[in-house]
Amino acid sequence: MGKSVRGLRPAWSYGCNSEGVDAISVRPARIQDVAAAAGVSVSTVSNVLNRPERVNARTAERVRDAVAALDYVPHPGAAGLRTGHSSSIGLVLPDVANSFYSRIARGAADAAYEHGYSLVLCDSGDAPEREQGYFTMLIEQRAVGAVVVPLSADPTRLSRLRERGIPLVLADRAMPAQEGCSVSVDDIAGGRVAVQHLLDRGARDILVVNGERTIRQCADRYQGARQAVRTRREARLGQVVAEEMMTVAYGSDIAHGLDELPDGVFCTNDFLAAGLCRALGERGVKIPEDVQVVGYGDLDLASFVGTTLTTVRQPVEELGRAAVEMLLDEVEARTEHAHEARVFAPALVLRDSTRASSDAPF
Amino acid sequence: MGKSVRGLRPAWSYGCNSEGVDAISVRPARIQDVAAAAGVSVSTVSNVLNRPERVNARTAERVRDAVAALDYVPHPGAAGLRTGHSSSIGLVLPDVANSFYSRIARGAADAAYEHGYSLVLCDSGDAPEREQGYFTMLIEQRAVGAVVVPLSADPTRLSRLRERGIPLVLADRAMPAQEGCSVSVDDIAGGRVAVQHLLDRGARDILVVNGERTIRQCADRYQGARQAVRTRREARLGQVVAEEMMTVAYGSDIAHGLDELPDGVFCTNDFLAAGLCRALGERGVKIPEDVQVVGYGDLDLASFVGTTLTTVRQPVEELGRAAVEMLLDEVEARTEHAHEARVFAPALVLRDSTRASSDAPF
DNA sequence: CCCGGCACGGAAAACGTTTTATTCGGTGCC
DNA sequence: GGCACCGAATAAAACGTTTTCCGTGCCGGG
Repeated sequence: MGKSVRGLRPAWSYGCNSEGVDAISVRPARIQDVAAAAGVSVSTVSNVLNRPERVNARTAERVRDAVAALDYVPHPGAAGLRTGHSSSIGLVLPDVANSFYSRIARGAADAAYEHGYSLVLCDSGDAPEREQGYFTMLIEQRAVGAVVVPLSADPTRLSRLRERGIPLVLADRAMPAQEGCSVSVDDIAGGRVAVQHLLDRGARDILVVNGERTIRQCADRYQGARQAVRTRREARLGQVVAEEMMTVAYGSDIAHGLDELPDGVFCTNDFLAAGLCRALGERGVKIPEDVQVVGYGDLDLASFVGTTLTTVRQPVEELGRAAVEMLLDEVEARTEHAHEARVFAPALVLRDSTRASSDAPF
Repeated sequence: MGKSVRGLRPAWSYGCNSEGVDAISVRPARIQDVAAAAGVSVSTVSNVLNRPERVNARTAERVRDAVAALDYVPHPGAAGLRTGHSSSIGLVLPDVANSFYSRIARGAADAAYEHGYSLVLCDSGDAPEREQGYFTMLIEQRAVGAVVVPLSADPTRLSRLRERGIPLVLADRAMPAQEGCSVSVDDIAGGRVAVQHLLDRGARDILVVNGERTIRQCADRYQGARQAVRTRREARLGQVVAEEMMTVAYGSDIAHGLDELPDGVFCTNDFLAAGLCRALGERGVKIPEDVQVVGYGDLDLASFVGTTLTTVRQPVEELGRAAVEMLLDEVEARTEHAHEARVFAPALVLRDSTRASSDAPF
């Protein structure tokens, strides 16, 4: 941020920048020009545009003709100056290139578009100071609200926005309901359904390959796994925890280090699962005949790890979409707005890694 | 678009929306308040903020203190009203959830942030009318410029923006240089390097699994392949073209339909390659011992298709970054700006699918 | 015929900046 | 001692809207 944004010519200044034959761009029409062309006052034009019911149908049509003739495009910036708010929404997330977040972005973009808002992409790139920088930017722009996937769980980070009265929806992190809205996926249910599936397929000796237990998602998914195992007396549950990152390499390490094989494995993310599947394959273990594997997240890669991977799908786009819609509900609410922590159900996606025969994996 | 964005309370109107204990948000400080607090005029404050060199150091400091004390945040919208332009850049692309585009978005976001611009995410979702809708939105906002990955090659689609004098940079599609800037990857070089690699590894009977030849990228990659083959007298080149989509399923079909096996395959995208690898595996064909395979694109999944996949990596983030920077160069240029069609070199990523022994695949 | 009310449309004041003139003390020079 | 000039600071006019308050002309009822 910060490098100055000045010294720019307005777009319509003396045209032709290349070969001289360029179209000379003209000063865009203002509401005043429209008014003049239609032979009415400025306020009438504004009314036609914003509350057509207040103006006579015949005059309205004259105005609309003038708008079309002049190719008039209203200037929401100027309007915002008067009304006190813009029509843009911030989307703050750690990394759009990460497929999880880019799916959130997709959903958010859809929703924002449908409601006529513009979405400002704020990729904090895992840098807290940059996250703060974006908060400042959103405050400057008088953003109407923000959807945030915060870098850390520390809620004080968000205080700057809240102080300025910018409504917030947290995504993928729960928030105490009285503090505001949030959207997230039910990870306990996800863990439960994954392990339940393994049990249904006949597995009895279940291993959970997990991330650090301090990560809420990991803890929840394990808890779900426990719930599922409790429903079967004869089932056993083990866990191995990745100390560092939940990566493909680590999944591979786990698989190579395993002394005795379980008959069902639940990896709490797809990277772990991918690595594990591959390494098991190298050890000559057949999936799903010898070991059944379930991943989590339904990354694109989940379909392709040698044998395709049964996994848990999270409705990520829905998260983004719902976040924006809840935000707008709060923002547009003329009456009261009750904060809400909406939780989505994950779904199991069946693929080869848990299925003995295969009926068309795609 | 279009649903009205009105009837919103300004952010600072009577506060407390939940339990009454909420912070009552106050009307944000204006430049006028700062001026009063510092005992100077409005214009002096503006000068301190925008061209500090014009104002006495002592007064400047007084002003800055006042700014800090009041927690003053300037309002770029109002400034834009005066100066005639905003500080936002449009990023128009077909689908952020597609990893190729989300990587572009990442690069663009980084660059925009570093230059103090905000990036408006416009996901056209493969719908031409939505793309046009976003163009309108960018015109309304007086965006300072736009980076566009257009849905179709038809250049007239872009005319609306150009008429309004909004600078454009095309990404992943070349543009005649006198029309404006563009960024793209050298697909001919990519095809050449891929097939060259197969030849170097000893393959002589090369098959290209391609998409429709009307797609420029496909045609270019094939042309590169031909160039490589011509350098070896004894090498042969075949091609099979996917009529419809370049999908995993199609790659799989190809592999199953093959009568006699080549010893090297170049798939012009990673989806095709993934499907092909898997299907060959099912037929008992060993990769890379029997057939060596090179994909294209370096999707995340490329690392994981059973045997990891040698492929061509495109500097996608660079594309996004460069696009924004070229845009800003044009926009901020006080002097002339020469349009440029910058072309990036793809790089080959070596993985198991072409390597007999394996030295650490990651 | 006069008056109250109604339906339309208009004038003008905000909104928060930037920027062009302009003023105002000083200072050095003749 | 007067003059021109200079740096520093200011007043005021935009920028393009929205919206509040009024004016006007028309109608029907008394």
